[in-house]
Amino acid sequence: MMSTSTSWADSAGADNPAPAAASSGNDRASGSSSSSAPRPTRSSYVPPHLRNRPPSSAPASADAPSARPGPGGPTSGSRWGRPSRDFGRGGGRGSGGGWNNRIGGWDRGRDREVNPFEIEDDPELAVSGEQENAGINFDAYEDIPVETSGENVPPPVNTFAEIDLGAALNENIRRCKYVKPTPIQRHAIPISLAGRDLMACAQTGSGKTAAFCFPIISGIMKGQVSQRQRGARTVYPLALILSPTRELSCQIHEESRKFAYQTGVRVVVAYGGAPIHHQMRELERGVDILVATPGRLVDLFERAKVSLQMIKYLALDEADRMLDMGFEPQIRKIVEQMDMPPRGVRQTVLFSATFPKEIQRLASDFLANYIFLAVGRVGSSTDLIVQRVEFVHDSDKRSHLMDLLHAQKANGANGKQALTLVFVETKKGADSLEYWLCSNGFPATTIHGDRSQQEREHALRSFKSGIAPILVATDVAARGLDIPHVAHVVNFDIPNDIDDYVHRIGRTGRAGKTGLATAFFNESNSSLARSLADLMKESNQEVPAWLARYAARSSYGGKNRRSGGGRFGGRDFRRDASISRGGSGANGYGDSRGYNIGAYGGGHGPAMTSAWD
DNA sequence: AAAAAAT
Repeated sequence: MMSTSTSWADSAGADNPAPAAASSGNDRASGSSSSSAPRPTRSSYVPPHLRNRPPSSAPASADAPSARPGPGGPTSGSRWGRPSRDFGRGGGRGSGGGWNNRIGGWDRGRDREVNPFEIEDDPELAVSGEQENAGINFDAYEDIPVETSGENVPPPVNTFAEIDLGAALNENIRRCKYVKPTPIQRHAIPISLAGRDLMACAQTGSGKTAAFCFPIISGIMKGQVSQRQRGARTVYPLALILSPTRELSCQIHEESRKFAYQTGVRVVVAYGGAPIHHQMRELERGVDILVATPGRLVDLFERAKVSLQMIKYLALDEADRMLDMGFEPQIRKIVEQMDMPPRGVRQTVLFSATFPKEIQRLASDFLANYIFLAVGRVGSSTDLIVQRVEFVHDSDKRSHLMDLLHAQKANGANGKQALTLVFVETKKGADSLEYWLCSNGFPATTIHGDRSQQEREHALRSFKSGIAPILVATDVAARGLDIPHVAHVVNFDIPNDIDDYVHRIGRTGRAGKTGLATAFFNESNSSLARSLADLMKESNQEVPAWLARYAARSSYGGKNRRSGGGRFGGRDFRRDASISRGGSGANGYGDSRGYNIGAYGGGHGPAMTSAWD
């Protein structure tokens, strides 16, 4: 390899021979070709149908991100470095008084329980973004805007110690190096522990998964151990966590396994595109918490493999996505037409970063006397993300992207390529752009719904590890995925929904780090101009004059208006319903007195009022 | 119109 200042992008032109990384511009090349002779990368492109090969077993090369000093100071360094393991394999699983120690639960399984913290130490096996909280600037929490509404909202806590989560869970919190609860955790955990239903708006990366997992795990530990038959045909999970993509379900599973380690609470994941029989065997070994995508869950239910009769906790991650047009019938079937206990009997929590009013109305069907909670983000929302919008005709997008990718290296990522996530509108467009990037010497890969699950997971791994530092993605990657070190999100095609834009750019600037988001705007996006300009204003971004003109020209209707006003999630639709309709939602609503607007002021000016008709 | 989610 040449000097560290010679990044892969240097070789994208014709002048230099391709350095190692450049020749690994696609999945197949991910490991084996990293030391291949320099040659034009054009020839290294492998068409999609030939890419479905198992990842190479080549050891982590010098390209592995562990060598990366990390521009963000000591906190970012700890992400890549091997975390010091200050706990032993058999770490205490103390069971305090009043705690059901669940002996006799899944004992046999526990003997074999893999230590998820050790797995994560292996960079080859590490899948999820670890130590989500470790790099967060907790000082910024003091200014976080919080909005709650509903009856008798339990007060927030300031420390994990204030909550009786149980010794085993506390130990895992320590292992995760979570020092203090994040804002969403401070508010949502007491609400959940009080048994209340919850609709929560909080940006991903702010500790959302833990916020809904801790109370579930704790509740199961405290609860009665029902005698369940290992190996029985039908299994009866106590908790169900649904998410809209397979990769997100995987990520939630990985994370919740850490939280549940040695608690005796078993977490199993089930999603499509992977062999169902393996998942069924895992279920037969016992399951307390089932993490699933909707389709596979329905399949397992129809095979009488899973019953929801014992469900005490239901969590929907990315809940607004789960309840939008495409998903809603499936979710309704699972929640209302299978054998799950009704709302009010089970406990239901919904989480997302965005919550359009009309979706809130739908969601209230699944909730009983719920609390609405909106928590802003560390570093006041998306201020951490520098948003740029550039006017680019469709025909110029590729060359413009190339310019950005070249410029990226000048941004100086300490000799390591920063990760760039490029969103496009269609699966075909994703394949085609990836092909073009690879053909031009850019090490790219792609993830979308037309690829096999193996290919999808491999693409994600290649991206995370830096083997393919450019990922071309459809909206399958827009939500929830925690990919550390995404420096740049490019909206090559601008999404049609402003909420999708919010989720997409949220893949960068995570955990207190800064990020850059660039969108390619042209006439075909004019319907989004107004909401885009408003969003940028709300997050203190400079709005180009030409975009402001588009915004002024366009009407502000349809689904493109901001769902919440303000800079985060949204606000309780029941407040508006009670004003304009003088009535409550379907199942009781809080009066305005529970409403606490915190530091959240002036978020929506007079112009926003019309969005709340 | 598109993406996602079961086989």
